[in-house]
Amino acid sequence: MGRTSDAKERLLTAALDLIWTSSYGSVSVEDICVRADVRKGSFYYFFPSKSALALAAYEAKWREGRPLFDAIFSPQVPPLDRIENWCQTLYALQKEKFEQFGHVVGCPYCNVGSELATQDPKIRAIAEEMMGRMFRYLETAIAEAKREGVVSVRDPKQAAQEACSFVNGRLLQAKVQNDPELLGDLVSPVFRLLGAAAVSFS
Amino acid sequence: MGRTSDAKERLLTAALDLIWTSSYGSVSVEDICVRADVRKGSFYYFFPSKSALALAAYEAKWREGRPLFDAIFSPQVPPLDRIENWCQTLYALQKEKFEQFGHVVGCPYCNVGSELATQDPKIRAIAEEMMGRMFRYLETAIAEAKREGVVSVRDPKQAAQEACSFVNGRLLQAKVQNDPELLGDLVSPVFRLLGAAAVSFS
DNA sequence: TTTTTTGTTAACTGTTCAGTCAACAACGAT
DNA sequence: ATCGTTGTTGACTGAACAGTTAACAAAAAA
Repeated sequence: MGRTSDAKERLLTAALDLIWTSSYGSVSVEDICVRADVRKGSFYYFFPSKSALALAAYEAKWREGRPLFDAIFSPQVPPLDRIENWCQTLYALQKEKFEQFGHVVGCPYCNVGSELATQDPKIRAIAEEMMGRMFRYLETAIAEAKREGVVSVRDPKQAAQEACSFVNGRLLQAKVQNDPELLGDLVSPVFRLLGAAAVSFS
Repeated sequence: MGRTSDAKERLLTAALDLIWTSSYGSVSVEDICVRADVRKGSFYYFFPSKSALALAAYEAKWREGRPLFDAIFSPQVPPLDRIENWCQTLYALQKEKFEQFGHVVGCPYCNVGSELATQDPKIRAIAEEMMGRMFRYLETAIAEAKREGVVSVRDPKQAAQEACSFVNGRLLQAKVQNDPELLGDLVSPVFRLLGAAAVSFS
């Protein structure tokens, strides 16, 4: 029924790329349209505003990235290995972006959360939601590690929050110092936070 | 010599307040002028651009806040007490801002660093500088704690970075969740990172 | 007192911005 | 084939934006 198009998808990925590598406030609707090769009228045919597009773009990014995280945090994998793997994956992803853009770009959800938490309630809420999702992966892994006795935490939920805080803080530091190598060993401080034994030498 | 004025100072504090509680990108030169009750011509009499004002505002903020941090990290105080005190002070400051604005505002340097690190090299550099300053306070305290044997870290520098990463990550999380109570117990995870004994019950 | 320096102001320029709209184009369904 | 639906376009509006300027005002130094 009717004409077909992938302009909406192009807008979503263009918006995410531009906002991720610069910032929400510095990217205009026109910038997004140019990158997506879409005229402004079409933009407003698909989205009522820049902020609505951003929300949709973050949801789309999550849908795209979810299989990877599902794999990393698969119950098939021993819980501490999941966490180690997660840390290494974050390092690899940031390094890739660094080589691509010359900048450490950080976590897309944290970036936009940090920028807009006090200004746009919907974007604050979606950033919170995204961070909560990551953090539930960790909580599950930590709870299981606790059951296995390989970790000495009281409350897995709190421990997951602590680990996420550390990792997000490190991502931020790496972005500000523009040095991806700061992410090279996330796992040992994280394990220290969790009271886990030293990293396995696999 | 010539006319006197505190317009420059008014512009500096107005800029810092506005940018801190919203974001760099969402604050216009006009906004700053209105808040400072200064006309735009005067703005450009004192500063060549918004970005130059921001740099000056962060330096001024540091000068203003420095005595407090010098006191907290005074060599008179036992090193772990400095760190505990620092954590509690951050909590108190954020809670104050929260009650004032209804939002957790986070760290002004981290905020602007996160927003502009990939875009404005000068602002990235000043954010790095500011974070480096905080972090040197910590490094000194940790090195001393290590000498006293109350902490089990290898490299005080690395440990200071880790503690800062954690605290900054927590500040970010508190901002995104808009919940200052997440900052209520920074010290125990920080001590865990440092391999320090449990918090003193003073 | 007058001259120099320092600061103030309103009015202005040109640009960029978000958002609108009416006309048009492709496609599927009937 | 034609009609409803879905998507596209360029030209438009009005506001907000950063930055400029020339004329003016206050204070301090001479």
